[in-house]
Amino acid sequence: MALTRDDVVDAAVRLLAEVGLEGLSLRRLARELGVSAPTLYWHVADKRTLLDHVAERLLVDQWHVTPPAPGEDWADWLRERATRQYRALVTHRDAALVVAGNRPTEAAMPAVEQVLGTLVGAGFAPTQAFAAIQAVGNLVIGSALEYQAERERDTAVDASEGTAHDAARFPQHAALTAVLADRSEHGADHEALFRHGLELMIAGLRVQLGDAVAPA
Amino acid sequence: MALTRDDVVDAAVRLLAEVGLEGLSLRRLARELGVSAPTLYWHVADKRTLLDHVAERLLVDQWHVTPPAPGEDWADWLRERATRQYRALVTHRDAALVVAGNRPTEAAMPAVEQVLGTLVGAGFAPTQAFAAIQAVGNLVIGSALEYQAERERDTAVDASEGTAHDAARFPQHAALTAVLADRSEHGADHEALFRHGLELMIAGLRVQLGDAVAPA
DNA sequence: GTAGCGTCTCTAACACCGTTAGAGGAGGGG
DNA sequence: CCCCTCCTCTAACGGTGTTAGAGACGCTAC
Repeated sequence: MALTRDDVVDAAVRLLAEVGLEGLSLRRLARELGVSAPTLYWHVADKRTLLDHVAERLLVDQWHVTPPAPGEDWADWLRERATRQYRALVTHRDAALVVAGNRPTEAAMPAVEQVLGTLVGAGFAPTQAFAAIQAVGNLVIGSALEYQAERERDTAVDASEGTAHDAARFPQHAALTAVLADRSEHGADHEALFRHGLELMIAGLRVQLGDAVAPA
Repeated sequence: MALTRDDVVDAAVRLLAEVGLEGLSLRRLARELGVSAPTLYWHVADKRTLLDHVAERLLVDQWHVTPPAPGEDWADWLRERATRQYRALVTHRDAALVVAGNRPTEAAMPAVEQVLGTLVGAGFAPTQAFAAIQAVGNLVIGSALEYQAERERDTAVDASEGTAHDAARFPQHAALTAVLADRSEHGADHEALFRHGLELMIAGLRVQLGDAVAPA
């Protein structure tokens, strides 16, 4: 059976996980497929558009449009969606970089529509809902990107000097590291950090909606 | 006079503005400086570290540590800082990409310390302050990145088909575009969009501070 | 049966990339 | 005068994305 574009994209995703974005070359990909490099150009216009397809593949799970359960709080629903999206990025190597450079495709439309509708249904003005989606999306990609960049840096530098800074010059840092000391290793809870930011944003959305600041 | 590393970084910044990250090659940079390509390796270890220096140069204006004016609200101060940072990224071509892949340098420490101190002074716990900085930073870079990616896409695709979607299938979008119609062109107010997200986050911080200070 | 055609893959090559090896000129200090 | 350090050079290596163009396979039509 002849090669399919889906085969190419699949292999690209696998190879991306294995060697990262830097190591993902068309020649290497072709070798993986047992094919010569120019052959790929029959299936794909361009490396860039190949990466667009890869990005789409990485996010495709997110596009099962799942409306909120009846009676479910819009905030809970939104938090769940955003967290899923974050996880999808973070669990695939260099996914944030690939997705960031991506042209959005038609396929994402129903998902956006779904979120838009839910927020409007919750009482937001359409422009507010739109801005909220954008804001949450930007937070997600920024967080994922920063985490993955840091992760890659660490594996690259490996034995860098410890972060022994001058406690006198940077007292706030000193206080912080004391508090952070009893957490696990480097950037242990990147997801917790992301969720903290997400929580701030959701709280802001609640305020915007005019909800009583609920919990007491 | 012999070439300096600062000369190289300067030229790299200029060239980046001119041809973008894709077009920024060492050979091209060397030509710009009237020098052969391997010469650059005497001044700079690596292309990657060159980009680190470029990133630092791009952000250096942000590191004038300006404490809040006496009586100034911490939120106003924070908003101002974040907006400045966003502008610094957005006004330099591909700056978000360069900065995102960057190793943070020692030089950024005093600025972080300043923000940390201000937030703690306003009543946040150190870990809250830390998470807040991270969250705002991620929002800034995510927003800048997305905007610049979109901008580059537009110049690349130029005459794409209009966004004439099926209003029946996507009613929320239809309502939105109707509202958005009387704004100026494509992504007119990216900064307003960013500030909307920032405002949400600051509102969330306010809520958090209320909880922390006066747990009802 | 064979001519044609679309589908898929190939080899060869182009222009460019980051990077290394190693030679050499220019200037100052002993 | 010699040496040494700064700074720049040419030559080259192995890689990259991408194009040109030839050719093999299978189907369909005459």
